[in-house]
Amino acid sequence: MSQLVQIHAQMIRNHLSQDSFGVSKLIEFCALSEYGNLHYAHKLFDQIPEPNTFTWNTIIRGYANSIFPRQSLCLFIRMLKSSIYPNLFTFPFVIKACAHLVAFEEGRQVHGMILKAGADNDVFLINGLIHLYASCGKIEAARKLFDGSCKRDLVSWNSILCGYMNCGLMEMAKRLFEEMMERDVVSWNVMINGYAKLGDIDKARELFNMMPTRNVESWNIMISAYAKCGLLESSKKLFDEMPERNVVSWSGIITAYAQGGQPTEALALYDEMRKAKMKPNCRTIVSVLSSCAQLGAFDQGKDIHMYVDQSKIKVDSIIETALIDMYAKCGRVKNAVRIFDKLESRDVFAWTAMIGGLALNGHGKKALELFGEMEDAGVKPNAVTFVGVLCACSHCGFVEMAWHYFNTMTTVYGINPHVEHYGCMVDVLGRAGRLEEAVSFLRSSPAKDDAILWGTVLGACWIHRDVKLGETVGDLLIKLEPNDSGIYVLLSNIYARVGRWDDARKVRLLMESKSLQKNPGCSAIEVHGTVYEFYVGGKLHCRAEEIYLKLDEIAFRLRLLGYVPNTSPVLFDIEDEEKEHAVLHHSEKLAIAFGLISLDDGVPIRVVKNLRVCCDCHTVAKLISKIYNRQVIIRDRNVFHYFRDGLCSCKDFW
DNA sequence: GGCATAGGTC
Repeated sequence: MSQLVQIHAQMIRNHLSQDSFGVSKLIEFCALSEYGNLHYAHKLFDQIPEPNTFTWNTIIRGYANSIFPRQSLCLFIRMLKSSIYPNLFTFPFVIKACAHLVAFEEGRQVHGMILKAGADNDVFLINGLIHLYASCGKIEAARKLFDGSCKRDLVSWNSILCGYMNCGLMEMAKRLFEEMMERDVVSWNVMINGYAKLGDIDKARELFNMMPTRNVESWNIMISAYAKCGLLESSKKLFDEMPERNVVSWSGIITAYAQGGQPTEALALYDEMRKAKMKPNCRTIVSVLSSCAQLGAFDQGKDIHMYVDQSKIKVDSIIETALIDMYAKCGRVKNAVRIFDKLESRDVFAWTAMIGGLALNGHGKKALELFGEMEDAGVKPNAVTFVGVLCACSHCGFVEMAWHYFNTMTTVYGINPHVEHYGCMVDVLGRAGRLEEAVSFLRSSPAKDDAILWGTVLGACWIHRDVKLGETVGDLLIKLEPNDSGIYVLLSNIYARVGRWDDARKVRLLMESKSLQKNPGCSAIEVHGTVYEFYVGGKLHCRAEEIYLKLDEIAFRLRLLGYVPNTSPVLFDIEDEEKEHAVLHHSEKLAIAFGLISLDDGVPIRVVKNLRVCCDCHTVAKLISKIYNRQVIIRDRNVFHYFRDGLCSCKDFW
């Protein structure tokens, strides 16, 4: 690309830049080659005083195949206004852009122009229109064109086949597939993808096994088909077996793991991809960023961001949203805000990611302000946006505000509350100590049988030491989810918190009699680009000895400050000293100690925990931030805790 | 030059 820029500079020096043929060639290369740069092509295009039809077609074609198809339509309109007539090479790309944008009205207008130009017997154009109408869900219009076309080819058949699939008309597609005199690999791929979309994975596999020849796309389709059904192992097996892989295959398998809640595996595959010298594209990057977000892996996320800036990967609004989400979930709100502020246009995803990100990081008020700005900007919030808004209310303890938004959601925006919204309301009421209100709200809601929501109530009982309600809710929960260890743990914690050790032990025994084990707490910390995971009492780390020495030092210094360990999270009826030990070796404390010995002075210690932070770890983190003069940041299952100078951003309310 | 596969907020 830089060579092209030099060539262009040379042309300008030699007064050749008025030679529209030379510049057109340059534009053609920039717009269509994978080494080109559409943005630069557009800049060159705007410098030509009177572009000809060929040059208009080139730039329109470049955008139609890009991630900015809207530009294609804008340029087409400009072309018409400048009285340059479109030809047979203009229309297919404009149609493609319309299909890409699912722009039915615009597409119909272009169709009208094609009829006017008398070009309606061109099989390329007709196929494009069939595809366009099918993409817009107008299958009958597509079929009419198909039936009326005198020069049908295999692509026409495949396009209408695909149209039936997209509209969910499996039976029609099947009949058409059987009627076909000739089928190519695309016809088979369309059918396989159709079955996979409907969730009929067995039928999809049957066709995949039956088809006479497969190409790399056939394999890619099956890989994501398995992923869609949650069959990650089958997906990976196929990926390993396939004879050749392209960037779509790699993106497909990375996305499968990222969306399947296995971000560590997704990142490992991304590493493998790079080792295989495969160049990622924007879709790969989005899934990798989403994996970093899930893990809170800031160093890796930042590296990906740098890579995107350096490479030729086009940054569209989806990558930008993924970046905002990644930075926010890694506790770098400022970076997230910086990207958000620079966005040229903000769709509901971008607003939602930013609102949710602010709420997650304890900036509830800012999140609500931003929601107001979003409404002013005329962007319609969706159900996910309201999850962020209600979470913001919850973290701030704004009960009345939460009610207001909960009602607004239905009355103003017509969104039916999902279980997550009921969850936020139960949470905000529970945290505020309005336990009875929380219970009656939950009982009267459609989510009244949801164990997770009752678990929220149980958590609130723990916070507010309400043993009586805790017992009732605990009984109910054990009936709903007899095998969920978390319920037993929480219930016995409630007893333990008020010193009812006998009851705590009974619950613990009940849990053991069912052979249930506590979901282990795990804390992760990223040091010099590597993520280290710690479990309670874990001794596997290569610097385990130093870590435990550091913990002893921490315990000693804390005691000098008069700190007494809060052993209420420990259930066992063991000696006090042992209880202290069990608490002292919680995963988050191990991770913090490791951070203290391995990170440079002044570098904040950032820990990601899979469960909620326990009360004692919270206190200890506050004290560590004071005595070691070090910022400690813990992202737990719900929220970020920023510890500084002996205080926490959550104001001890979580 | 056209038909099939992979992406963001919960």
